[in-house]
Amino acid sequence: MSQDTCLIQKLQHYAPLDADSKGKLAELEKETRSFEPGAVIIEKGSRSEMMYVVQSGWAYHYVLLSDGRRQIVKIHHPGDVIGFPDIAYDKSNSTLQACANDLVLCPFPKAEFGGLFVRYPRLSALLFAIAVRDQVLFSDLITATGRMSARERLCYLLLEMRARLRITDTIKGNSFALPLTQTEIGDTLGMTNVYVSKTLKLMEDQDLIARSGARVTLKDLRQMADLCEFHDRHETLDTSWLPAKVGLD
Amino acid sequence: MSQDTCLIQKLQHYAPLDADSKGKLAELEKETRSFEPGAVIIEKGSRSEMMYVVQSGWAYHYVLLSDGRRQIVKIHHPGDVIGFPDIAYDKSNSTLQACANDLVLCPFPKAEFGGLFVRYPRLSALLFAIAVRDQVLFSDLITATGRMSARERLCYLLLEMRARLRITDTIKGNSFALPLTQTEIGDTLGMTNVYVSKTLKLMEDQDLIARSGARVTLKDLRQMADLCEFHDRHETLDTSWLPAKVGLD
DNA sequence: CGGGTCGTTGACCGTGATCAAGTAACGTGG
DNA sequence: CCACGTTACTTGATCACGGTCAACGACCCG
Repeated sequence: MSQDTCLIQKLQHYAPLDADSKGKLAELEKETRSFEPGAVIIEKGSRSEMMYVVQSGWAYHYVLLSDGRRQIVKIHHPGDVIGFPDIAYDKSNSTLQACANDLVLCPFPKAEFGGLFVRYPRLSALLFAIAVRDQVLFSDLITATGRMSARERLCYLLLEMRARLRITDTIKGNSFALPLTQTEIGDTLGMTNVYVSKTLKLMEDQDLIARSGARVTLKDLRQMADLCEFHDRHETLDTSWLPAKVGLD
Repeated sequence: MSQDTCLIQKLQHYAPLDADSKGKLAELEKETRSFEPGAVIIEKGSRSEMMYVVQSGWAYHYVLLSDGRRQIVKIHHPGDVIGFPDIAYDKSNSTLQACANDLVLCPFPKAEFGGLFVRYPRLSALLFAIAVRDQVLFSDLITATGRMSARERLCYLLLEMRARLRITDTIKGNSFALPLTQTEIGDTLGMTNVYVSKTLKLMEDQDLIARSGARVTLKDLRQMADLCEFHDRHETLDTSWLPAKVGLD
């Protein structure tokens, strides 16, 4: 095993992995497929037989209502596993699309994931923890879209992305590239591209953030966090309940 | 084992369970605790060491913002497992409260849940499926709060509850008791109690629903489902990827 | 150069929030 | 049995946040 992949790096941030588990994870990532910016990878309603690990680039899942309204339900970064929600259904519940940069995914079949539970109880419990961590992230987003103002929502989104990126990337300072259009940001937070633009402008005027091109700088983390009562869900996970690392044999 | 509990009944709706797994599940439900209407069971920020199975009654998780705004993030019914989102953190991320009826829960420690992964790979994969099914439900709610009108949101909530209750209860016709105040409904859907009242009135005038006391009747399922592009997430789950039922030994 | 997408800005509008008053149902204690 | 306080729900008047529509500029790529 040359060096650790994003996924292994991310999981090890929460709990140590033995060589056997790492080997298994590396196996999931052995095949790669590339997609160009904006490519549709999974069509909503298609048979969901594969899962993916994100190797590089960003992607998102969205749902389209019949009159064109769109809701982005999940944004994926390198090291994320794509396909948890679809694993429980035989057809995809949402469309998966690449963001504004090139995307490399590692596909593997659902059944291989099921096999993990037999031989790698500790690893599968850790993946379970990741899955329920995502539930908490969903709750946060529901709280944002359900109860927060436009400015609070944008603070939330930016802080959440920063927290997420810090686990794998080493973000220099408080600045990072945001390969999302304002329409995509709006579709994530339940607002229009126009109001995203106006609110970002306002936040810039208030010295909360700075922008240059696709790059954002969070200039006042403290105040932003206060505004949306932000909690970092990525820094630590409780793994004390995981079973010991022995599996079969 | 006299007769199946709600949880076993719910899980068996998706995949057959062997006697050994059923025994283990029954063990999780051996202890019971009762709560009166409105009782707070888990305070946000308290140490999260226990999980619960709902035996009877309803409960919900909510998050309170500092200025009093509230978002209900999850409503639990009999047969639900409470505590998945908290399993990944050592402190609870939300407050758990009983609804307007008596509530009976079966508490069990987190660590016992971790143990499932070692001896019951198939059962733990099934619980994994339930956890990711919840992710899909969260996505649906995000789509509702982010992109839908008040009337569409209420259609969604009522249809979702009906779909959920049908798995365990046998709902007679399309009518069921809704032990939630309009404030609670609003806090679930990101709207005010006042507008919930006005919108329900409107839906009654349009012959979509009928109300008497805490009981609702869905009078035009077809039209309601069209309005919010509803998908039943409870009727079936894909369990084809689960590992075979053998575990250790 | 032309066409595309993306972001910005302004004028106007509408859904749903806010505020407030009133009704109904309930349990409590006199 | 009735006064009461409380909570839930209803209804109306008003307001504001954010949506809609539209025009324009910046940038990119062919």
